Amino acid sequence: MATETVENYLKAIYQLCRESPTGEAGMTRLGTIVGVTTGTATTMVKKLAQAKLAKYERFGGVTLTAKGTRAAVDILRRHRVVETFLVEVLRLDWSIVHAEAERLEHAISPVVLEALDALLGHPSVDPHGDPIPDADGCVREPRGKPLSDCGAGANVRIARIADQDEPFLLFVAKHGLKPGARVKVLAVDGAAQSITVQADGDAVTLALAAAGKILAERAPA
Amino acid sequence: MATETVENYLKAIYQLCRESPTGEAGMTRLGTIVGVTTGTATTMVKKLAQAKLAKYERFGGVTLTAKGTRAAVDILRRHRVVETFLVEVLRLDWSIVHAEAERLEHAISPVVLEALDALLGHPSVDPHGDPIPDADGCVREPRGKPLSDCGAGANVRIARIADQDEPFLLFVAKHGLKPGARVKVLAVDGAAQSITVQADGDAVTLALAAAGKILAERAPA
DNA sequence: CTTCATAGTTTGATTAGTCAAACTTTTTGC
DNA sequence: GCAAAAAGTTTGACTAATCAAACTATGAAG
Repeated sequence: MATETVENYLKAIYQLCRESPTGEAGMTRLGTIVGVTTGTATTMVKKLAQAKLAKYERFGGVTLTAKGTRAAVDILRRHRVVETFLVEVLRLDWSIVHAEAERLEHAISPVVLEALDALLGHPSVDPHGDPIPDADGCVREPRGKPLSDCGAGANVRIARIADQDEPFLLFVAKHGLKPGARVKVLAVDGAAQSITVQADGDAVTLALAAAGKILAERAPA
Repeated sequence: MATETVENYLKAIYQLCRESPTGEAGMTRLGTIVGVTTGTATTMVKKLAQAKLAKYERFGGVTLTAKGTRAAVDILRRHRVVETFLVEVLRLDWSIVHAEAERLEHAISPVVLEALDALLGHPSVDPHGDPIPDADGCVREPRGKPLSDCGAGANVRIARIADQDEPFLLFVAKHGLKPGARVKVLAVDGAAQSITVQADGDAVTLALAAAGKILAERAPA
């Protein structure tokens, strides 16, 4: 298996490619996520390319090969199963489990992973609403559109929080905007770039940029 | 916190010192346990001594300082809580959990550790009967004498299996010699260096050396 | 089109951990 | 009490991962 370091690079490249419009990851952002300098990221990416885990061209960004993608999805699966376990079984706070899972994901063997998955009843999403890849490496990319795109008066259900930042998650939890919560959009203020929504009784106003990290779907009957 | 490598050395030194009559660990055995050459063990032990985790004198073996002992006991606690979790909650086989815990013990944060410990009801021994150090670092060294020292006719209860070797554990489990099992010593053959015991109905004969790894205590009424 | 900020690359040095192999000390068997 | 075996030490070299800093390419704005 790849080293812990390599696993972290693969995961970061995977997620950067998902977000990027060109489908390629840049060295500076990659370095920031992994926690190294840009130069180190370049060096490492060259090694990943040699190991056929990534495709890289000088000044041309990096993408994953099929092999690299498979490895990255595997890590994502471990990460998200662990997060679900930490919340559902150990009852740890939703907002801190990301950091914990970050350390554990590299130490989980296949047999432990499958045992955890079975214990949890083969969940399809983690506590943040992120999809858990299945054992074959298939990821069912989740539905839902940014809360910031929902007009005033819309009744929606929160599907996913696409940000792992701890203070943001604490804010979100505090106002009852966790995945599964029903929310009504009270107002959208274009000038102020803000949106006001109501969940657990209390109304809350947040920036459209922040609301963009909250994915919602039409509320079920 | 110490690196994973340092943690492994500390744990190995701790256990070697426990076993050794002189209370000191030798480099060759240490290297074997950690999985490095003797020379590497020497080099590393010198670094541990510089970090005030160990006491070392040229050709004089190594022991842990108070700080090193505390760290080692901490790791032992993580290891044994994880093992217990793997058996009690994930229902993994008793004989394989040691290797799994070996990888996980380095990735368990204090908050996860305490959550696991609480989930398990603060157990005092792990599935092998080894004592789980408490959160303050106290280890209640277990009672029990080697099964090989029990005379013919003795009725005892297995308290602990002091060996993590997987084939041995499989053998032990197969014949119902797990911690907690009641066992009767049928015969001791000094010439053959063997002992015959009966647990789950079937009698089994094993070498005295092997039986020495099985610790027993007087069977309760 | 030039220019400069941004992004990317390269290089030389560093640290942790390791090995093989030459070497030294201690222990043990006679 | 001495020779051989066992245990321990040292050294020089290697790999993985990193950084700082010098350097180069790209692209956007005038």
